[in-house]
Amino acid sequence: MSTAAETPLKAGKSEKIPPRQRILAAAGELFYRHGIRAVGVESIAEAAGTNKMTLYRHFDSKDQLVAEYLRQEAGKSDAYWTELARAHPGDPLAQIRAWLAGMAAHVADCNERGCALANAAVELPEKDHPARVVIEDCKRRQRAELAGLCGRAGLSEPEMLADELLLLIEGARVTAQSMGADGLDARLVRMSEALIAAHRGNS
Amino acid sequence: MSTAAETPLKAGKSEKIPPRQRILAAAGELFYRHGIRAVGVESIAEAAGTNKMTLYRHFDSKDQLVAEYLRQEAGKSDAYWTELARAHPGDPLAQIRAWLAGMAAHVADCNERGCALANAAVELPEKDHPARVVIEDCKRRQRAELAGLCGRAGLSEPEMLADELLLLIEGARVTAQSMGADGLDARLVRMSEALIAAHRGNS
DNA sequence: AAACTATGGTACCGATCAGTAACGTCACCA
DNA sequence: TGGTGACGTTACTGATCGGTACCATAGTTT
Repeated sequence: MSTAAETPLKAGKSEKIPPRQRILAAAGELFYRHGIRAVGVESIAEAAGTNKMTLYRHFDSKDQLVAEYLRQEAGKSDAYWTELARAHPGDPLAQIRAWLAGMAAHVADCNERGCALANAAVELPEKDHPARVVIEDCKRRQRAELAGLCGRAGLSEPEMLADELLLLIEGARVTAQSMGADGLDARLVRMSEALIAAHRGNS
Repeated sequence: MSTAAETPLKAGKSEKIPPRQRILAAAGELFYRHGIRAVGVESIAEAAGTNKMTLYRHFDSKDQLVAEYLRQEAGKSDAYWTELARAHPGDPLAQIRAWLAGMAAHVADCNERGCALANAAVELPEKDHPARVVIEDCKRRQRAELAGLCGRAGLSEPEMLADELLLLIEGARVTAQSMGADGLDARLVRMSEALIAAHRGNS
């Protein structure tokens, strides 16, 4: 009944989110949940509490908005890595394990729909799409990050192990979209522990 | 210049492909290459050398055509499994290895775009879409098939190993779409061999 | 007060989407 | 020979797509 907009509290200036951020947040939600091609710019603007014109004042095209959305997701991923590093300083193995646990939880979460970047790669095969460079970049950075951690953890063949873990996670995230995720997370941690153990003692 | 349609050869009856098959073949090509949502029914009909009306005489809707396309892909997958069984009769381990080699080759092939079923699951999140039951069914069947082979091969924890291999392959197929496939196939066979070896001697 | 900027609102553009109506044609079969 | 059903062709529907023109308004700056 009473409109919340009637209480600007006079302080002003700080609690109003600029439209660009609202649009990006709405786009993130809708693109991730329903797929990029399934969401029109109109519905994004509406979900952001604005309109198409304002959207196009901040983004050149839908493709550019998609690219920006993926840059945002890549940023979240990077932030997660640094958060892990801060939570387990000087303990690369603990960082790896925490990452794996986080990914397993992600896989088990029914509201999640896998990796936004990987999904976008599936949905946008055109190799000149502005999104593709973002995707490839982020994936490569993650691989280097994980391989670095494996190396610093003293595990043998760190790049090989990083690939094994990444493929396992990526496979689990996409499989959860096809078959559901019942028990997949538990199997996932067992598998990754086995992989880590295999890279521990021997060459 | 000369139209090939002018030589019915009088024998008739055998070399003309009925429109339903042509449509399904064209849909398979276009859906897989460009994505399901990116392809319109008009272009499918055109690629099949027919028109939209004939398409809708054979398929109730685009969604039903998509489901039929995925049934077709699931059938190809099943046929591949039986072919492997015929090529290596009574040798389940050889069947597993041949399957892995085939998947690795698939991953390395730049013209391929991963698993059609998994891609469809990414592209069609609506859980009441007629395609989803096809996808889940096929994935489950494959899992049971591979687990059965692992068991008959005398490998320990056959279901666990089957999951490991499936996740690895699925992850590779989707990663190849994000990062390319350079050297991924070789790493893939090494990893799967290591996994198989780990399930050989001990419990 | 005047001017400028950012935003919102509405209406529109051409193109394409999934799906349908109506008609013509051809082959095959009784 | 006449009929029947599958196929091809054209044109159409209403909806939605990405993207834009135009104008009104609010807030800030000078």
